Amino acid sequence: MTLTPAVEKYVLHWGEMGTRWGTNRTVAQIQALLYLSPRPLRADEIVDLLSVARSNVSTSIRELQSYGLVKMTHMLGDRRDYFESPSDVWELFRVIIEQRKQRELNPTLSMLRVVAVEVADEKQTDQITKDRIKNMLQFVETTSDWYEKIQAIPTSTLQKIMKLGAGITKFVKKG
Amino acid sequence: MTLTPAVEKYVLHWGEMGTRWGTNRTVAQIQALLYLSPRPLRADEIVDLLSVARSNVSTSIRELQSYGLVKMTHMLGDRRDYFESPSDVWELFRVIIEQRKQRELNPTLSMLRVVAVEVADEKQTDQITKDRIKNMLQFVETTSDWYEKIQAIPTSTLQKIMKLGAGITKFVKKG
DNA sequence: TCTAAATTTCAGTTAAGACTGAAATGAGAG
DNA sequence: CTCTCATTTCAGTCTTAACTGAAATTTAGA
Repeated sequence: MTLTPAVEKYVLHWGEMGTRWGTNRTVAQIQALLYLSPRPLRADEIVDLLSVARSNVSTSIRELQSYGLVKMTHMLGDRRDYFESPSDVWELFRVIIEQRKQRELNPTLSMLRVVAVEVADEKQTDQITKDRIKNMLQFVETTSDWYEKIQAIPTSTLQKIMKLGAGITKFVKKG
Repeated sequence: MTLTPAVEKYVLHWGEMGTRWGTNRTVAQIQALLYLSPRPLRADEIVDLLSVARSNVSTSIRELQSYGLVKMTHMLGDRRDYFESPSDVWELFRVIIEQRKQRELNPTLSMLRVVAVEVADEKQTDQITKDRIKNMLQFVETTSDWYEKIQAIPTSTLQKIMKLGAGITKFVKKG
């Protein structure tokens, strides 16, 4: 069992990108493979197709499951685990947004809240510095709220908004 | 010359996050330092404040300049370079969006376009797989367009849109 | 309960890339 | 032109995290 050239190219590229998306190569490759696969795959099939260690597949799938990007299924009379990915790109998008928020925004938000309080008492710190910390805090708070609200929007509406793009500006007052 | 505790905490955190944001620790620390600094800093000052090698500061600043996140200035009668960061968080946001698109979206878009063509000729590839590649291509194209349009929106309008959050849904037809 | 297949854990290895420091290069003052 | 201060380059070292493979654990059927 091997991948076709086009599918292999997709999977390899996804793996490369994985490192830029905050995960590792194997995790991203498995996600790509399951997304493209017309049927659920077993761990040993993934081992064959990607040429990675069985243990690597195990931990990678665990990571994907924790994100909600992989779910486990079974076949009648077969005790081995089968894995599949959501096939709707918008569902994938939503998961990625959520992960981004958790990994990139939440810790920074906590830090900024603490630092904004602490810096207020520092007499030797320039007012400009204090203002910039406050501005950054407000910005990250706004972005965080926005992420949360976007999460809640149903796919069909989200599609329309994306299509709209800069067109949304016409609903907002200038200035 | 040393950092105050609050500023140090900010800078160290930013450095940690840098790795999750697709850059390295030193680059992110320097960006944080320059953002918080009430005046432009010299490379040797950055070396002292962050305790990193002079050469590391040099290459990191080059990277930040290439993103447009740092600009060079000079003082009268002083031949050394001084560096400063934009102080407007929305300007920083815009740069980050652009970088994200270039690093995360553009290469994938190229790959998907190639793969979508190649897979069409593969008789042994399941139709489901072909459809999923096409769906992903469309999704990334939509996202890429959206990024470009967002870039062009002026800060004040962008602020209002973010504040609106999920409120934008009311301008879009249900279904 | 026992056995064999399947999965997970974990210690050690490997790989990728960030960082240092010495040497080379560049740039302004005299 | 030359000297000195400033910056950059680059080869080697160090750090971090991914990955492997053997051992341990879990699971389901007999």
